[in-house]
Amino acid sequence: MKNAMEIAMEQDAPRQNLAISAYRTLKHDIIRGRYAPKEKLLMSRLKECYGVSTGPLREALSQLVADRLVVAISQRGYRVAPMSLAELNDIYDARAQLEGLILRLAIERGDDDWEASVLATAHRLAKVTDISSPDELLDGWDLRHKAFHTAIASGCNSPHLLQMRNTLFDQVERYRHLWLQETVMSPAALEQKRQEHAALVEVILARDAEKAAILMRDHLMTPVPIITRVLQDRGIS
Amino acid sequence: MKNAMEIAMEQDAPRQNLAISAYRTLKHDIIRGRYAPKEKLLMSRLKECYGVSTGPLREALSQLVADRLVVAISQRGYRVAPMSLAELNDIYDARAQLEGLILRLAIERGDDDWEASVLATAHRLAKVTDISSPDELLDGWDLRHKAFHTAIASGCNSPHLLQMRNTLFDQVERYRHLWLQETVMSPAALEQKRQEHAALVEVILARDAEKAAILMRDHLMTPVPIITRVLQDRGIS
DNA sequence: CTGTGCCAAATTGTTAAAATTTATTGATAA
DNA sequence: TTATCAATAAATTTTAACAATTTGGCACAG
Repeated sequence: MKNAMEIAMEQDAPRQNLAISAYRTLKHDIIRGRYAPKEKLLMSRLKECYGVSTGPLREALSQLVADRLVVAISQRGYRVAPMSLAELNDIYDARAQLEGLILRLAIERGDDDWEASVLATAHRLAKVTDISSPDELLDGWDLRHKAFHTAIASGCNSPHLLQMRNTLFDQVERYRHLWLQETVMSPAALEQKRQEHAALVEVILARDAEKAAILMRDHLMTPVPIITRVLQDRGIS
Repeated sequence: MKNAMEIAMEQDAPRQNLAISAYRTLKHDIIRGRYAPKEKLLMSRLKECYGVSTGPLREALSQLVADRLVVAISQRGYRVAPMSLAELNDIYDARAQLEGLILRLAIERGDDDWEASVLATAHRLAKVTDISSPDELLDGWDLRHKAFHTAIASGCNSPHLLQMRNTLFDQVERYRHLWLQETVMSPAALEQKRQEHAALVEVILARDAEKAAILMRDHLMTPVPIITRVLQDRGIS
């Protein structure tokens, strides 16, 4: 019988070492909510579940600690990092501020190729409703949505700022996943997002940094009330 | 005979697990230039040098990879991350931008306690010349300098933004160390810094976000030309 | 109800060795 | 001389078995 990791890896051609593979699948499972916040991560259970021994497993876990998705308690092993309304608010605020800064820089520094890639990814995102299947729509929309925002950010031309953006996104994604599950991409929400994206593209091409930063912050903060409700329903304060 | 890690740990009371200790001492040694950029980090050598076995050692190294101080090449072990003028410029630019953003937020959000801690740490930094010994002056100045800037940043009131600031500082510190070694804190440089700090405190207390962000960016960028020259002298482009 | 001491379970670390991969060397052929 | 290539050496990566330490729970006594 195949273990969880082998199944998850079947599509990835470049077979890296076991620690990195375990890190990726574990991260994926935590973000998607397979393990609850504060849940204990038993060494023995993970070993048989992912089919790796303690060495690579501890490597993966200590990297997840650096990502703040797992917390380590000395001599008491690892637990999934807790979730809280306080962290939700801080994480989304930090992301909105950072994304605003990056957008300002992108508008200041971005060249013609950047403008072209923003337009191209925006177009691809707007046309995503053509896909019929419901599950495929959500996956396809999320993929193109990420590509759109990444294209915008890449105009800032700073690998280190983009790296920090990625780090923060990993931390936000566990909360964001709650929002995706909740809205299930209703046509109304999808239409609202479509309009926000169109407005963003317009002010970006007009190089209006001030207006763009404000639009971006509002756009990123819209999921917060919904996620707040979901967390409260689950008894998380 | 004691190994490098035991010597470095003798002052630390809270004895954590070996992986974390090895991580800290290795990071310290890389930042201080004990290992050259691109130098190969032999497993066998590190094992006997730091007195730990492969398990904790690999944990420490994989965390340093996350910090971008070490690079891992699949099946070919670990190397100290390379240094370059391109990275120097990007890293200092990213830091100046992020610190500017955080300062704006701190001026917007900081309360009276924040103002008080900025004043207090600024005063302690200005009085550092009282210490006589040359080596103690450098260490003491650097410590109080960091405390001053951390006090300013903490006003933004966002744990996640401060965490990103720390991450970026770890990456910058290897370059910054070259600057500290080069200037050796000449009285002239020290006086210039003193004036910059005084100007910063003034505009911060006046809550002038625009002027403060510009002063902060200039203040952070001053070491770049000197570090550029040091790197070029070492044949690094 | 509250400590105390013991036992089981889990973490943490070491060692040795297997499995794989990369680097080197040296002989052979063009 | 130069290039190729197989054999060998070296290093990484992983596993497995074991020792040491620590934690948590639970019976039991006060």
